[in-house]
Amino acid sequence: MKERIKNEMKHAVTYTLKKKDNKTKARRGVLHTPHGDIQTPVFMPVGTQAAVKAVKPEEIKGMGAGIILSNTYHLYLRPGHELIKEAGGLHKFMNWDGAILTDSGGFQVFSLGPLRKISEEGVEFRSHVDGSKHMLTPEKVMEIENALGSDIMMAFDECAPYPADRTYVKNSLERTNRWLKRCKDAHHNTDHQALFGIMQGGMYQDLRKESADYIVGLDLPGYSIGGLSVGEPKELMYEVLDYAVDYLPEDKPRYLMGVGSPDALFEGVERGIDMFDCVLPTRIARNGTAMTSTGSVAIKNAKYERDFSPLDSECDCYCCKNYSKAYIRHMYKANEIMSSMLLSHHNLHFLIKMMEGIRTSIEEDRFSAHKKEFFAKYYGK
RNA sequence: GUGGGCGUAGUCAAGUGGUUAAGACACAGGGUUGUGGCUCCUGCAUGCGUGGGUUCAAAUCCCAUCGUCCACC
Repeated sequence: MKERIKNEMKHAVTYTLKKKDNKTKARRGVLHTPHGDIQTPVFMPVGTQAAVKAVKPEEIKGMGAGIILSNTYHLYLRPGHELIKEAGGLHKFMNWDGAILTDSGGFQVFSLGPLRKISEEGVEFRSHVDGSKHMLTPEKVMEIENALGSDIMMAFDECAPYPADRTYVKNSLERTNRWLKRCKDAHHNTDHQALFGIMQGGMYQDLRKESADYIVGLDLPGYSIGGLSVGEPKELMYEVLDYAVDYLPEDKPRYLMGVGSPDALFEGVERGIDMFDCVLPTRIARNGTAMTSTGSVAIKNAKYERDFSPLDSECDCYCCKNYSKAYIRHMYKANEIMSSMLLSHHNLHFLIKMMEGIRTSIEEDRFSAHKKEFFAKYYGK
């Protein structure tokens, strides 16, 4: 408790570890943010452009989600962070009173590869919207995230590609470390916004250690593991997680960036991860796939043409309570936005409830058994 | 009845003598992991209304026939 009070005075976001699983590294905790407490492990829906695509904030709230993600790079380009500040901050602008985590644009350094140039100073981007040139530096990113007013601000990093050779990854992570220090120095709103550091290091154990030692040394309110889920085999990602999590302190939240398939969420939790985000549930929803307790359902498949049952007989979401597979299929085939709305709603609900189940299983010391049961049903193994 | 046009995949069609018949939509699968995505990838006519013929070679030329549309009686 003493530690908690000390932390609260120091950081806008703090973490309370409530329980550790008796067999695995899974842990149950609470993330205290200026916009509410978040039960962990947690899955955070992604709303890149200040909107979780096809889903209204009140729906997300209704599912029990307390925190969503948004993106610095996108909001800086459009509509501009000054405009959002003028609107009263991102929470007010998008009508979301829960917590918000903003990604820094570090992932866009990776995903917009051909459109950017990296230097010690920062990254020069060519806007994917209109081709205009922009320079993002750690200081600029802090200015933007401060203007947005997110609860958790991710540091500006480089998410290195996979595969990447050792020398590249080492240089990259050391530059990312220097950028992190600059982020910390440029961040002046520490009592309202928490800056999280990002561990890089690719698939190299010693580099993961080097990265972790540095970022942990800066005593930040939370740490994330970046540079994973960038195309490497899942087994390799789990292998990295096996050791990477151990390099992070127990009293701070650990966030695995960009991971969201049901199996990876379980594997991440098992290795001690507290926070996840991913576009997967909303993206595959828009492309016609649902996550259900018995596996994924590609709604466009002909076998659902006359299937008047809900997506998931065990699901109590708005979509499953009111609509059939046949209807959703028809909406999808007819290019009606309704299919994106219903499937996105369902998928987010599914993952959020799945995380709820994971949390309960940790509390009751039956995480491993729960994982086994879930996999047997979901993947048929 | 006479004259003319047209018949190529489920649909709309390119192709007018020369290797395995464009393309689009539809249809059928698959992908998607800190969102450059109502998207991307793959498959889908052993056959060109039908039957003959000419030719080394025919969706393409000729004859017949069926269907269809238009014009005129």
